Amino acid sequence: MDKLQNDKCCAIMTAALDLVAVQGFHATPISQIAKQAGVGVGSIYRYFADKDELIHAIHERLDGRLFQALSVGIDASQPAHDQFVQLLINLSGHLINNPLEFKFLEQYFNSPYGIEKMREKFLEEGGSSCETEKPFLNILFNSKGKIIKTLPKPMIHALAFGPVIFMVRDHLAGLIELDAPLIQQLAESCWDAIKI
Amino acid sequence: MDKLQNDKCCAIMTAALDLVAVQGFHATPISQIAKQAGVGVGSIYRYFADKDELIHAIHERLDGRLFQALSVGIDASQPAHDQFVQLLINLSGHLINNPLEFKFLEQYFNSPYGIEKMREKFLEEGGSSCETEKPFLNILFNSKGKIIKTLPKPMIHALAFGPVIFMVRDHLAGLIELDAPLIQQLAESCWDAIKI
DNA sequence: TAAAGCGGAATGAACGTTCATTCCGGTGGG
DNA sequence: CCCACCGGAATGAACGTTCATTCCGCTTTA
Repeated sequence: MDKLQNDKCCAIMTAALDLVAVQGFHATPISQIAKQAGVGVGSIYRYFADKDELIHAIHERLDGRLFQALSVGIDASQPAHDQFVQLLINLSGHLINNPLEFKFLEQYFNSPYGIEKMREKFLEEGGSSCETEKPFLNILFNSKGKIIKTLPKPMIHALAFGPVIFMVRDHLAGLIELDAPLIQQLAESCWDAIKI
Repeated sequence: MDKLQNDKCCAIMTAALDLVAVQGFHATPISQIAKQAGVGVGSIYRYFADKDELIHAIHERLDGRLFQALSVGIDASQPAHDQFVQLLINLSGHLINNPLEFKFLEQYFNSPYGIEKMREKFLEEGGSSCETEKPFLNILFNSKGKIIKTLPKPMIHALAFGPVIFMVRDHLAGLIELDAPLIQQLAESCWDAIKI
């Protein structure tokens, strides 16, 4: 389904994103998506084979946007530390500014839908082809001197991204106000975890 | 429902845990739970008002077990660093040895069921009454000298637990083999993130 | 230019399935 | 014999999906 240029298709995906992010996959009937999108139920099946395909298409879209957002302002000529901090700032900023996308992605990866996708991404292309991971890995593994601990990639990944995901979740739950200085401190702390 | 002493009640909860952890809440019919537990469908409604109550009861049980597992071998007279490392070892060990419990809890907290529970716990009792958080906070905030960064509690929480949760997930997905030495390194890295 | 015709997009009522919940006939211990 | 408990068929609501029908904009024709 590459009909992203289509207005109606776009409206369906947007409506589904909004509703699913709040209610969850199974609690969001097709009929409700249709109503919110301002289309007939049947029209949804003109663009997507079934509900699953709709969900996957939304994920694909969000993944692309996330990848773009992460790349902003990252300059390969700068020190790895600076690039890393900028990356985490981009990540937390994007997720906070697009809470529905965050909630959707969280649900997606904690469901049978996403688990398999994740496996594929990690295992197939040499263990590091997850789109949202690419720039990050380049930053840390392409630098000349040894500046980060010698640990398996998934562990670096967990140390760098895990806390950010947690903090964004807390922020969206209203448990803490995650502002710029705090994000900066968060990024520096994650750096402390992986630097030698 | 405090009928944990009841055999049949226990069988129902265990069966539900196993199935829900693998299939998800909505993909697990009551009828299947009944079959696996070796009881009739109607009997489930003798012990639990509805499906939701069953889910919540299971969560309650797992929460208690987790709390117990975290406390093992933690000695308040030892240095904060050692207590902290032990705590993370306990946490990762428990989750890895009880993958179904981990999967259940992950689903629980990423669903409308758990979100509200989490809010309650954090906000009601002065912001730190989450059972699984109690021993941890004591370790870090009750020590005499300043040994960890001055950061909001949720952030310390995220830096300490976020990576562990991520790693356990990767381990259970088969992306990495999380053995004792690796867990040790993980714990030390988390310590690096929060220590001054 | 106006009217008629055409084709694909859109629609939503209807269908079959699945599920949580109820209910009642059976059963075993006292 | 009685009663408290149990099981699983019965129930009705809700869902995803389908498809006969409608709608609409464009083309063709007079």
